[in-house]
Amino acid sequence: LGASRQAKESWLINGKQPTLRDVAQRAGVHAGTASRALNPLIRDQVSAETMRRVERAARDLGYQPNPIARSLRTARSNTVGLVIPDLTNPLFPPIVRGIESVLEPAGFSALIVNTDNDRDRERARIGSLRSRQIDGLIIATATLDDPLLTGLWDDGLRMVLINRRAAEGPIPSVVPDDESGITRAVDHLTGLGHTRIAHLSGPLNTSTGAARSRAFRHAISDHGLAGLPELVIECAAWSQAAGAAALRTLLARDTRFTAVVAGNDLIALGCYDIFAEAGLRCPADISVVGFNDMPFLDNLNPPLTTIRVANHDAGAEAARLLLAAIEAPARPLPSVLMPTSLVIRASTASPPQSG
Amino acid sequence: LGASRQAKESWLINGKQPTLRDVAQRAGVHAGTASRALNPLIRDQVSAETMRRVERAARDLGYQPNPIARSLRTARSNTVGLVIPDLTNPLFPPIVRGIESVLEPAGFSALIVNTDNDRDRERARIGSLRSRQIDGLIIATATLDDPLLTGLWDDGLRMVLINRRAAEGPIPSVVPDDESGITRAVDHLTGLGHTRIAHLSGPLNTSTGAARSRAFRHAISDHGLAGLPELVIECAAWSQAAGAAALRTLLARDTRFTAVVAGNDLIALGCYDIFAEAGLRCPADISVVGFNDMPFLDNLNPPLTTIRVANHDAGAEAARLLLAAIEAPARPLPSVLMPTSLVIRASTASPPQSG
DNA sequence: TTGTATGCGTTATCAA
DNA sequence: TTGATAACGCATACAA
Repeated sequence: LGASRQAKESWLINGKQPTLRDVAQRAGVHAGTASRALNPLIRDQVSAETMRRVERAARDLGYQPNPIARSLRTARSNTVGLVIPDLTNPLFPPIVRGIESVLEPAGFSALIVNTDNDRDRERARIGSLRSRQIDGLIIATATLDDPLLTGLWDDGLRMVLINRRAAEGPIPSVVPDDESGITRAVDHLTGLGHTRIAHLSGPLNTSTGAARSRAFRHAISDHGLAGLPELVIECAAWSQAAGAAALRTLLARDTRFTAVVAGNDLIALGCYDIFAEAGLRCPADISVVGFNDMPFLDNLNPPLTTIRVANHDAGAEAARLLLAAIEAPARPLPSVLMPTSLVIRASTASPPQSG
Repeated sequence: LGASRQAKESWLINGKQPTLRDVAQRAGVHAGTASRALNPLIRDQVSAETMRRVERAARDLGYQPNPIARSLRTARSNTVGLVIPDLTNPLFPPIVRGIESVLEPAGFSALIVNTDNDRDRERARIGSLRSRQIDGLIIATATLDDPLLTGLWDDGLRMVLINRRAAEGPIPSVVPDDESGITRAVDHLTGLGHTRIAHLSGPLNTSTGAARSRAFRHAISDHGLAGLPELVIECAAWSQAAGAAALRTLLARDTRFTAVVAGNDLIALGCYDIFAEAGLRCPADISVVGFNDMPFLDNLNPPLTTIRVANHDAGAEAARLLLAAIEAPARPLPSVLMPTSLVIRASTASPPQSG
C-alpha cells in the first residue's frame, strides 16, 4: 500500500520521481541542505528544525534517492560483482544467498555472472562488471594458474575469493578446510575397514582439487596404507559427467578398490551413474564419499555420505570481508578456512568380505 | 591479455578509467563528436576519417563507456530486476540462465532478488529495485490475489511474469502449459491401470497451483473416474516439507489410492520422505509423478517420473518479451504457454494387484 | 559533419 | 548552519 501511494504522489511532480530539489523546494531550503539532512553521516550539520522539514517533505513526496546520480558523483555503485562458474550447480545458490544476506542489509546489491568455466568469458564478464563501476568482486572461479585475478588485484580492485583460492598471494579468500574434510572422509572409510581407497579428484588447477588430492595422499599414508597412484585420477571438471568418465577409466585399470573419495558431490553423482553399468552395488560392493553436502543428497539412491561445509555461512563471511575491504581499502584482510564435518548417510559401509 | 593491457593503459590517464573526453582529446575532436562516433545508431553522422580516429583512440586507451553516466543522462539503466522466490529451489537456476542468455547479448544485466515467498519482503525488494532505476522486471513470484503487481503495471513499469501468472489482466507471462502437463500425468497413470489417484496441489493462490488442480479434476473426470475430493489436498508451499506434510495428512484419511500427482517435483520429493515411515514402496505400492523436471531427478530413489518443461527456454522467452516491451512500450505483449512432455522414469508402475 | 552548451540528480567544496 | 556552485561522464538539441 505504501509503495503504491508513493508512486501516486510522485506523479504529482510532473510525472517523474521526485528529486532532491523537489524535496528541498517543498521544505523551503536549498538542495545541498536537503542532501545533508538526508545523509545520516552528516545530518548533524543541519539544524533540528531544518531536518524536520526536509524529512517531512521527503516523506510527503515519497522521495527515493537516485542511486545512479549518487554513483556518478561518488564513484561508488553500492554494487558488487559475483562471479560463479554456473548457477545450476547446486553448490552455488546457498553461497549466493549467504552473500546476499550480508550485502542486502548493508545497502549493496550483487550482480551475478556465470562463466561456465570459460576464461575468455570470465574476462569479458568481469570487464563488463568493471565498466558498471562495481565496488568489489566475489569470485568463485579462481584457478591456481590464472594471472587475471592478480592483475585485477594489482589494479586496485577489491575482491574476495570464495570456494577456491588463487595460488599463494595477497588476495583474501574463504574456502573449505579441504584437508580436514578429506581426512574425515578417509578416517571414516578406514574405520569401516576399507584399505583400498580410490580418489577422483577435481581439476588440479583449482586449489580445491589440488588441496583435496594432497590431503588424500597424506591421509592414506597416515593410515599406513599403500598409496597407489593408479587409484588416483583427475576429473576433467567438477561435474557429474566428468565424475562418471573418471570412474569408468579407473574401473578399466583393473586395480581393485572398495571405496571412492570423490572430489565433490557432483563427481560422486557421476560415480552413481556408472555403478549400474558396472554391476556394482553401493554400498555393498563399493562405498562413496562426496564433498560439500549440496542439497537433495538425502534423496539419492543411496543417500550420499559427504563432507559438510557451511556454504551459506561461507558466502556471508566472504561478503563481510569484501565490505570491510570496501570500507577500509588499506587494511589487509584475513583468509578464512571453513570447518568441515562428516555426514554419514547410506553410500558407505564395510567393504565386501571377499579378498 | 587484452584486458590487462587495457587496464595498464588506463593508468596512463591519471590513474582512472579513460573518459569520452580523453578519447576525444586523443583523437583531436570534441567529446560530442566522439560520442556520436562511438554510438552505433548515429555513427553515420560522422565522417569516415573521424570515425577511424575516434575508434583508434578508444582502442588505444581501452575506453569503456561509463554506464552510470549514460544511465543518468538517458534515464535507462540497461538493468532488469529478476524476482524469484528462492534461488536454492532448483527450478529457478535454469530459468535465470535462460533469461541471462538473452539479456546479456543485448547489453542488459539482471539484478536478482529472493523473496522467500514473503510479501513484505517482495514489496521492499521491488522498491529497492525501482530505486535502482531498472528498466523492467521479470517476476516469478506472482500470486492470483496480489494487487502489488497490478499497481506496478499501472504505474508504467514494464514487466513479464514467468512460471506463475497473476489473475486475469494485461500483464504478459510465460508459464508452462499446466493443463497439458497434468493431463499427460493422469493419462500415464490411468494407462498403467491406476483408478484411485491423489493430487497434492501447490498453493491455490498461485496460478500454477490452481491450474494444475483444475486440470487434475478435469482429467480424472475425462477418464470416467470418480473425483474424490478427499484425494485432493493443497500443500502449504511448493516445498519438500509441505509435500511431506500433505501426504502424511492424506494417508491419515484412510481413503485408498495407488498413485499421486504432485504439484511439482519438490512436493514429490516430500512424498518420498514419507514412504519409508508409512511402509510404502515406490513404485510397487504407490506411483508418483512430479512436475518441472528439475535437475538430478534421475539420481533419486527411485528416479522420478515427471512433466518436463523447457525452463531455460521459458526464461529466454520471458527475457525476449521484456526487451520488446522496453523497446516499444506501447505494443501489447502476448502471453506464452510453454509445451510440456512426459518423462517416464521409475517412480511409476502398475498398481498393486490387491483390491 | 562538427562544435558548443546544457542538464541528468547528486554530493562536496567553498563562502557567507 | 546554510547557500551557491561546480563537477561526476555522457548524450543531445541547437548552432555553425
